[in-house]
Amino acid sequence: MLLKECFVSSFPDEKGWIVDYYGLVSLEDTPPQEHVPASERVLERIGQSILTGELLPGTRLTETDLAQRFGVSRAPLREALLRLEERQLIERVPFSGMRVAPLGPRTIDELYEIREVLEGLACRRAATIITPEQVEELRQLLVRRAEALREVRAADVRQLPTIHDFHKMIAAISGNRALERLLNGEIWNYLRAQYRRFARSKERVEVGLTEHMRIVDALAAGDGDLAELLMRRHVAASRQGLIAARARAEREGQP
Amino acid sequence: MLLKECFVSSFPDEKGWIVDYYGLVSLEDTPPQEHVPASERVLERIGQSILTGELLPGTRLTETDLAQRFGVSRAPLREALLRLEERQLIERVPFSGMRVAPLGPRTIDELYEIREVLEGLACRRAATIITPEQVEELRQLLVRRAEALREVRAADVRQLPTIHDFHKMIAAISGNRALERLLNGEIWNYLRAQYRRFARSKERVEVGLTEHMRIVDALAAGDGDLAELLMRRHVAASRQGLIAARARAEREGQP
DNA sequence: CCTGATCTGATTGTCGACAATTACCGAGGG
DNA sequence: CCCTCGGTAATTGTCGACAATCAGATCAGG
Repeated sequence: MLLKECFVSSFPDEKGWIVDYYGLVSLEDTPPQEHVPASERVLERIGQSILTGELLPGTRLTETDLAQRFGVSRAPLREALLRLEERQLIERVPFSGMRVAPLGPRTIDELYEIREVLEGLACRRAATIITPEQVEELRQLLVRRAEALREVRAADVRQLPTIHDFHKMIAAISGNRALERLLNGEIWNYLRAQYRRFARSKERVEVGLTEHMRIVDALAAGDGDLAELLMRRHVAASRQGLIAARARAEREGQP
Repeated sequence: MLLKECFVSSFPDEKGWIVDYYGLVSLEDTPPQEHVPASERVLERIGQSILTGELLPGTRLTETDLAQRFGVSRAPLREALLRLEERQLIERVPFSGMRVAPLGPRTIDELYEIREVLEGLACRRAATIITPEQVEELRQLLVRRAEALREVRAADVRQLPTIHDFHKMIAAISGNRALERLLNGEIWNYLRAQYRRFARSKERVEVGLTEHMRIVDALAAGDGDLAELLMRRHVAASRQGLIAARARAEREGQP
């Protein structure tokens, strides 16, 4: 969807900067919200823009400019950028400003490797303490997912929301709150967004769904080792898919 | 050293706040430094204070007050606090201000569990790509450590710096930069500082040293599985030590 | 004496302006 | 023609003040 336009309309310049986010990032469309601080609204907006690909990796961000666009002062905007920097969605280039963190094949691979062990850990833990109600809840999630999948045409499969909920719920069930926080970190959403844009196909989503079911079965059986193994394979499969798709896109779409 | 004074001089009030950081946090003692931004200096200073225990978990932090203490305006100070919040060293209590993140036994346990798999992963990776030079470097590190340990009296063992370097180097060798960044996150230093203050004994440090040697042996042999296993055990042993010591301190020292 | 509303003080959120520093660009020299 | 050296504009870092919000205290009423 956005992918092609983005790649066509915004080229990195000779130094790797992408400058024309103009027109993508715009004023808040929810201006008269209740009392959420402006900094939070801006944070949310920019974060979303990065996740959805509105703001491409490599895009340069300047405080003054963004502040004007959002109609806020630089203080809250700065706060948002700082937070995003700490979350590794934005990176500071010394003496050059900030840019949306470039997420190249290597970083993607590294992140997936980490996610593999973390989600594996969550699964192993969850298996030992999951309740029947929680198992049922996970199953419901997958049923709804299957229904949504049946109704969607192959071309529209990218529109489907990610199955964020599933992983999120397992992290919560694991009972390790620090782990849950870590797995809810925005960097993983960034990764998921990349996956969705590049690598998602209807077949892969269907295969993924059965993988999810197997995982729930293992959890229900209280088999931590199996649950961990299956989850790790599941994550590894996504990794392979994304890496391959990225490499393909790299070859075809861009120099 | 500081431990006792802290516990004696600053009690949590009825709401769990500790208010008297007064006298501990003070002006920068490195004022005429080169051109590092004030925000960075403040960040460094507060971060250190938290790690060393100068600022105890639960201590309330107010922007105005800290700004005056450091002789800077609220802007750079705010930046520092925001960063620390994103790094989970400080937490925001809605409508109540900020406080140094309380690191209770449960959180400690959770963090160790995560560190176990992450450091295990780093070891597994490192074993496959480590060079002889790097092996030698690690060995040197341990030799120096052993020397330092021999010269120190049991009572002073807490003064010994943590063996941060060792773990850091393995993370670097692993070649996974995202993992390296994650393992260099300040939260782990926080954990280490806690360990050092509560649980460190000369025996434990000695045992830890031999554990480290075994890990290097496994790395040198290119045995990723063994290296991972040994590292996980090593981390688990620290975990046990800290949990036990914390529980003991909890029982004796505080209500 | 306890409960609830109002007021006050304290603290955070936001703003515009200024200072400091750096990158970019053009001029001059090799 | 390329390289080096300032000057300039842009951008970030910092400040003090103001506005908005909330916690705690005070006081009236039950």
